[in-house]
Amino acid sequence: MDTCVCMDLRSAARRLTEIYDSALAPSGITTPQFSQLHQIQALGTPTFKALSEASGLDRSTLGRNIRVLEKLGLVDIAVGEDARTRTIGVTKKGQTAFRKAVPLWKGIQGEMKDSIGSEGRGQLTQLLGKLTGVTA
Amino acid sequence: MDTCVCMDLRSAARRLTEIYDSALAPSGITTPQFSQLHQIQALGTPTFKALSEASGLDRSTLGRNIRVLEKLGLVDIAVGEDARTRTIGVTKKGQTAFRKAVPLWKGIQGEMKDSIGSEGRGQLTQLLGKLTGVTA
DNA sequence: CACATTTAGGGGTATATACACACGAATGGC
DNA sequence: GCCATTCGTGTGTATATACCCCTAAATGTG
Repeated sequence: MDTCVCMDLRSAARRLTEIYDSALAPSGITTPQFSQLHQIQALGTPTFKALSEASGLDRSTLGRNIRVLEKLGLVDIAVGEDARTRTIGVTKKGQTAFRKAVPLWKGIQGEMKDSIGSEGRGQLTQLLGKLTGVTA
Repeated sequence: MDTCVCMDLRSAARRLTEIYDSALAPSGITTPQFSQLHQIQALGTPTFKALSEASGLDRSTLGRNIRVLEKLGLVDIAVGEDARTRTIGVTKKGQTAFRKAVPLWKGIQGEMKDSIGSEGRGQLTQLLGKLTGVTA
């Protein structure tokens, strides 16, 4: 078995994203968007930099992702105290979409955890950590 | 640990792609491009449809990826016997780039296999298969 | 306080990816 | 052999992602 570990992981990520996206479809948001709304709320109106560091995404990537959420009316962007910064907040509409998505996510997430078991979940985290050099 | 399995996988795939891309950088091609050149050669001047099925990519996605390779002069595209089809072939330049990338890929792939071990490699395949519903 | 430096974001450009639709070519039924 | 259908590609539009450079704002140094 000498298939490329990287391509295997990319391929699996694409497919799993399709599966999660299908599950979340009734909420109108995608899996990355769900994750982003979650992180924004967890951080409480963070700046782009704070959110990009928390999510491990490049700042420009994050900026563009957030623009999409803004265009959809799910977040709003304000100038921070430090006039260089912009703070991101989840709107009412965003909260509604998020709340609608939560049980859908729990459903598919539960299915996935069932299919690999808690042991498999642990193994997966270990393996991904070793591959990417992330200890946690 | 209730982090999203899907986002964990996406994140790991991004990071691992960065790692592989760095390793392949001297060859001038990216990891997905390396994989695509490999598959084209394995199939022998396939059509877009054949290649998209082999790689599990959407046909339109594949078309755009191949356009990039064409623009770089690494592949050329010809009209097939069936005038609807286009056949994809790796050019001399493409072969050169590919051959240059092979040892680089082997290097990083070896590092990854060392870091997780053959047992880990097997576990990973199993886990990804269970998550995406792919038996192989 | 003035000026050099650092920091936060925005924008350009680029790859990788998918879905929906249009269009031309092959094929199959009659 | 005509015409309806199917099939392979291309194109429009969209998200997700990254790198590089620019600008404006803050900060630190003398």
